[in-house]
Amino acid sequence: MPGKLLFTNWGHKGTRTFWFCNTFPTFRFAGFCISKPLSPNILPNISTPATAPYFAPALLEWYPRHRRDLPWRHTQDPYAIWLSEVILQQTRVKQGLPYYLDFITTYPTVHDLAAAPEDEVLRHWQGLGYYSRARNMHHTAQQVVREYDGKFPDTYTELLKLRGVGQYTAAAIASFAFGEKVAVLDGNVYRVLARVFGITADIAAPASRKQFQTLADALIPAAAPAEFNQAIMEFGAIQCTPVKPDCLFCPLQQHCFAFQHGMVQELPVKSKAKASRTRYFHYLVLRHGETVYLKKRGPKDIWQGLYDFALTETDAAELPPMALLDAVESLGGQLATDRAAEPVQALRHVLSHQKVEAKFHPVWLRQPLAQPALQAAGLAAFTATEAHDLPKPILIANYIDTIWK
DNA sequence: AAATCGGGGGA
DNA sequence: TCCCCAGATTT
Repeated sequence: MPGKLLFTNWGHKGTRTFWFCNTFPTFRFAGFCISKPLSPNILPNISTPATAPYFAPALLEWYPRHRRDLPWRHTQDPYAIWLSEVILQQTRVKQGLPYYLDFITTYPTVHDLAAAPEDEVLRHWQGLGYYSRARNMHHTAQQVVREYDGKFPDTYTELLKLRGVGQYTAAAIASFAFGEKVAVLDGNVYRVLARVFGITADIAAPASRKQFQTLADALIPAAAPAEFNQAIMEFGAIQCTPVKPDCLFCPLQQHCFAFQHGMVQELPVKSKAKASRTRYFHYLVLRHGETVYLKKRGPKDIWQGLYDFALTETDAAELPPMALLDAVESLGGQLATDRAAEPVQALRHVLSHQKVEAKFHPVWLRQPLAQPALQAAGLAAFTATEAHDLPKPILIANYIDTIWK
């Protein structure tokens, strides 16, 4: 928010005004910063950026001294690299690392993963989000076993054909496992390139990709494509971070457009996502004895393939009177009379694109539900242990923890 | 080109 | 509490 920063005029030197920037200590050593973004017309022509010759050498010198020791950096196995890259899509290393260790231990080869049931794979993925990644990964494992004799394709173009493998992941595997010279483009790369080269294209717009790809392709050295790709992403993750980047000790400080023009806070340019909608979920937690009734979620909605309870969704927070009783009745269920009513629990769950306000209504049944009614409703009976082993959204897993400890 | 698809971390 | 992060697929 350039307009809200606190600036003090620090004096003049030649024709340039120097400023003291009170909110960003980094800039006290920079000499100056400016109070509003520069107009794009002063941006350098990125087809021949003066910084280019310095870029790869600086990163390749920085990388071995700063890189984190991560398990997937000790292997050339395309399966392990693919696994790590799929897990790290939209996911930070800190969150993804335990999942990677679990998956590579549980499924040491692509054959092990291909042979596993989908529910089991999803259960291992539970809590990592974007569950289509796990379903696509499972599908691709089976495809690699069946159609590629268990060996991953070894070129960018062939890798791109695998389900769940897009341009980023194909470039990562092709370079890391096979040394192909193809530049990766992830959020870190966008940020580093936008700042160093002063690119103002909106990184959220698909049309901007071409500009960044052209630049990255021009910068990647033929002698060390894998190291360059690793280095630029690690540099973005550790040094050129989204907030409070470590410009003071940055090896590219003298060559960085954003730093030299006080635009580190304004780059990269990224349009904001639209506001998310609110949904109201009313869960019937149907139980009888040791049995709990769960439903596998279908396609065209969040949490596909995961399990939750019988669900009534409404447009507003309030539930029509008798709606839940009607739902129980339609399942042929009768309420038990020998149990005290349990409190309704309300939990809020925020996703990137929608907010779920869930209410959990515990219902103890007098008798088990009949099979035809269950089948019609898509419900199935499970023991507590079985329920624990099924893949569930974190919202549901958290709720179950509260009722079973 | 825009919408969809989770969850966690930090100020 | 609000704000940040981010790749592939579907529409």
